[in-house]
Amino acid sequence: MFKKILIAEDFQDTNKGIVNALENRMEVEDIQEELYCDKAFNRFKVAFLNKEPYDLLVTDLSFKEGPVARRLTSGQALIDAVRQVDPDIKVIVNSMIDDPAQINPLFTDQKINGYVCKGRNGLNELIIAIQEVYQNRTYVSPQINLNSNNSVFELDKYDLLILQDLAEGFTKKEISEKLKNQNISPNSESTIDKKVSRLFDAFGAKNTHHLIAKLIKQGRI
Amino acid sequence: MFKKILIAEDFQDTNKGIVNALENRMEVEDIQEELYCDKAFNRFKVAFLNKEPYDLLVTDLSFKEGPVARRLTSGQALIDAVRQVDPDIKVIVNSMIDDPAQINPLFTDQKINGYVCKGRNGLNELIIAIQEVYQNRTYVSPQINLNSNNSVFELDKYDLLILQDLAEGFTKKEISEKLKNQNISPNSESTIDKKVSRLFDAFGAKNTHHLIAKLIKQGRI
DNA sequence: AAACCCCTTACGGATATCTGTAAGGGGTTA
DNA sequence: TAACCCCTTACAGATATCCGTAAGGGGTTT
Repeated sequence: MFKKILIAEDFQDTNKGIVNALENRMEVEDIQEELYCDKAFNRFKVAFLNKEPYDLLVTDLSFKEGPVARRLTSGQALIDAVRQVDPDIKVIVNSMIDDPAQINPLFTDQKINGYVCKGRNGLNELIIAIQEVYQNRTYVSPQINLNSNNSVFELDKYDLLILQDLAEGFTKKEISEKLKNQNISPNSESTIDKKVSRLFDAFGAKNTHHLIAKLIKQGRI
Repeated sequence: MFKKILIAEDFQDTNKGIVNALENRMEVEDIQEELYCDKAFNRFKVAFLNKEPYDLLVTDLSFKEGPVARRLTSGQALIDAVRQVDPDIKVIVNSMIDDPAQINPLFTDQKINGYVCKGRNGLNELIIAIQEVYQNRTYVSPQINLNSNNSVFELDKYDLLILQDLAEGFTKKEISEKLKNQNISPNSESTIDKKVSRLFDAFGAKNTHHLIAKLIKQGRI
């Protein structure tokens, strides 16, 4: 079994619940917990440099902002940072998100080894996921249907980026600027226009208000 | 200290974290946990009828849908149901919501005794909240500013009429026409402009997208 | 009655949106 | 290589928005 596991989870109650369960129900020598991505990364890096690396990272995706600004503010950022140091570390994501369009890129882009969806069986699933990943298999919570192209229009990461900014009141011109600053492409106002128009068709929306309203009500933004 | 506490929380990891902490750090004889609102209510009701009532309910607000349809699907519904049976039971809400506009009604309408916002100190706060509520005081997580100027801006019927139409993709010109057809006054496009601009200020929105998004997320449309 | 406030409305200008057309690049196919 | 498709981008025109100014009406205050 894994010898050293690092837990990154910002909710104290959840964090304790995970640590307790792993301590009581698994044979792991060393389980460490952190409430901030930055702190988790530091702990991971120190251990790696001391040649006592962690075998497994279990991380949430969304982290509340703390009182001081942080460099790493999301599970995705943490995973990227960790992988740069140690490409071989195993990663399991433990999050409440259940949208395949958001989970899929974690596997394809970030090469995570397991995804556990928080819920009424989340802790049991996490234990199973750890065992599976230890056997070099991947694990995904059964309620997630990753290959569900079931006619529902899939919003990809890029769509979500734009939609979330629109919902926060940015204009398309501003979004275009933001994308350019972040070196994300495509980034022209014209392309954003086109993307959104395509979403109008896909969701039967008359204009931006309508589209944003529909998607929020569907819980997709 | 409270003798019997009931926990309603649907995420298994969080649920276990809370129960473990209360068992280890408080002197409570009987702590019971449930993952569904309905089950929590049943357990509460049976205990009440057996004259061994719970002293305190600790509940989340949002619950995932399960495989079978349930009668009670939210913390709010659970609180209402519980209060109908036993108006005196103490209630503490433990949720990730941090919007005063959503938390205020819990105190004013549902007469809860404490509100703990999940976060990096959530478990410690919950312990304090339980102690405070036991002393017949109320508790609110310090990061929540209930009397911040968002003193629950009231949307009147006319505001809602306009906002709902905007959320359904009507333009202000169309809304003006609709109002005229229904002999509702005022109905000029200019007045609708003014009303909505006033709502921008009230809710700190940059434009219509932003306003609609905020209000839907707050559950006000 | 005059002064005042608030609401409604019209209007105009600066921006933003929505939509269509067209040009160019990259990749695939024939 | 040519034909083709898809994506990105620029551009332009019609609408829609956002916001300020100003005029008029109704009610209240002085």
